[in-house]
Amino acid sequence: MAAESPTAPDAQELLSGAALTSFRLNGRFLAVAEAMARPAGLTAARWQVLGAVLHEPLTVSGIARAMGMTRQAVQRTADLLVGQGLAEYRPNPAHSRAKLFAPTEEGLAAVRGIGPAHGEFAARLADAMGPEELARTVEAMRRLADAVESLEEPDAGQ
Amino acid sequence: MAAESPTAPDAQELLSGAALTSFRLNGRFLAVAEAMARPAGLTAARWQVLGAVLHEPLTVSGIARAMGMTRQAVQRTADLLVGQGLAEYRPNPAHSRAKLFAPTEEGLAAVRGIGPAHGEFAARLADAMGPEELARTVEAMRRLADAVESLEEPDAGQ
DNA sequence: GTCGAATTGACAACGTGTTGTCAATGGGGG
DNA sequence: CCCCCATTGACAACACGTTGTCAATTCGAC
Repeated sequence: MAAESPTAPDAQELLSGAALTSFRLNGRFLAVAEAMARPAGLTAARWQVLGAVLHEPLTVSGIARAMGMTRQAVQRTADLLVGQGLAEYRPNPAHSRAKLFAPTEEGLAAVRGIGPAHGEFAARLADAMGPEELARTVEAMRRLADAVESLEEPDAGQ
Repeated sequence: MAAESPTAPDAQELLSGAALTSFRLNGRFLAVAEAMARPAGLTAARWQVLGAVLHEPLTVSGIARAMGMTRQAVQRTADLLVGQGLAEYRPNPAHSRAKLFAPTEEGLAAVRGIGPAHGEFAARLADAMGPEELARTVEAMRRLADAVESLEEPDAGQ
């Protein structure tokens, strides 16, 4: 490998590499999550939405804001979970239209059922690349996401 | 579950954080790419596929292998690009069934048209977080993707 | 040379996220 | 008190990636 090559990678190639790597990483995590969720009768997206209300019920719009997604995407997934009997809408004393989304006992059991596989894969990943580097990588990705977010049009999304 | 040291998050939370951050980052890059590609009559996915054959024609299966996607996904995007007149299938002397996918002159012009916006955003991103940290982050993400890939079932995907 | 496995393209079904549009609800300014 | 407007839910259309299945083609073992 060349040391101090005079031709440093230009920003454009850096951005392309970051985006392509992000797409690839997303695909890998999605595949892993899908494989872990399937035995519990869930999908990656439904697991994610259900996981957002494990401790406290939230409105669909609130979940969307917390996850950085559109409320329509969360709405459809939430409706499917209710149809599956894994979650339910509860009346919201503060807003008659925006009901509170909460998991049912069956939904809680489904999420708990993923725990062992989740823990086992997490342990293997931490073993493969080291917990410290894993933590550092997540932190770096968070900074990158923040930077990209701050450069987008202010009214992007929603 | 005993109290954990605040500086030592368990592997399970680390994995969840990594996946959720990856999903968020993917969404941000996708939105940015979509916004840059739209004026050129492209989408993020079509830009990506077209970008894979800028220098040399490849078969659809070959592109899929190079991008880590299923060949069916690439096939549909490629067919759409051909229908748009931005690419074409050329006879493959080495394989009568697996034709060679190549951009048309119009397709090349479309990709070139994205260049300025791409370069401008890349410069702003490099300015926002520093080219060195950006490069380090991409490298860390690549290692994470490699690690996850190596832990998946050997026959996963395809 | 022939047969069987692997590769490849075609087609369909599904889950998901996005944008766009519309009506219902709720809060704040007049 | 009433009206404007942001928030919210509902519904539809679209792009995309995935899995599954099948037929055509290619290549290697025999």
